[in-house]
Amino acid sequence: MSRVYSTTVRPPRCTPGFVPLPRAFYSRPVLTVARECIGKKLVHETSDGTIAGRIVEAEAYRGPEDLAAHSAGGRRTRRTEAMYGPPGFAYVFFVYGMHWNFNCVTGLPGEPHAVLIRAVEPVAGTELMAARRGLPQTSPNLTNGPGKLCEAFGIAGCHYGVDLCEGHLFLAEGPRVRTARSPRIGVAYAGAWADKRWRFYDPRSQYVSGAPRGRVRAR
DNA sequence: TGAATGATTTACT
DNA sequence: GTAAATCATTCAA
Repeated sequence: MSRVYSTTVRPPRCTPGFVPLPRAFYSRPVLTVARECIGKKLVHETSDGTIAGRIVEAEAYRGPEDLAAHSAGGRRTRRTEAMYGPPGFAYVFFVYGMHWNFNCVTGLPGEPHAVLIRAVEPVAGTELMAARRGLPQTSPNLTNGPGKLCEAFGIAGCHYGVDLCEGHLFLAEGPRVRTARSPRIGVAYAGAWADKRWRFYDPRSQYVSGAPRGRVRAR
């Protein structure tokens, strides 16, 4: 019953210009991967068309010691299982009764580490995103939050455990940009771990999500 | 079996 | 600025 890894056979990829990053990208320390995610592209090839966005905000979660992580204390359940698997797979979870969040598993197999993608700037398929979100194509609210971008990209529970190196949901190369960092959002329950500056973002992007702390509006 | 809660978003005052 | 929406997951009993 447990569906940790996707076993579905994929149709050929069909979007020129978008090539999945290799597993080596994810097989590194989670803080490194989180930082380098900024500027990369998140791509989802759907039957309705290809959706892509430039990642402008991401956070690192490093269980078991990181009390902000779902894998804190080595918690290993059906939900967190994907984080204990090999890098380059998706960890997707549901929160607050209505929102999906998307993560990339990183590090070595057995290390429950993941990078939460928190915001992107639309690059392709903006019309699809706008339709899914019920907003104008120009609205930053399309993708300036972890739950918002999942809705815009059509990412949900069915993507739990999918391979980001072989399938239709993946990260692709992008221009390198200056990256700022701050404490993570919404993890006040984690005590001292909440103070760690494990959130990375592009300070020049208008699509970075609202931040209660460490907000630096560079120009 | 039941209660608490959350890696959020939206609408409202 | 505050609060409601809404439910899978988790843990205690």
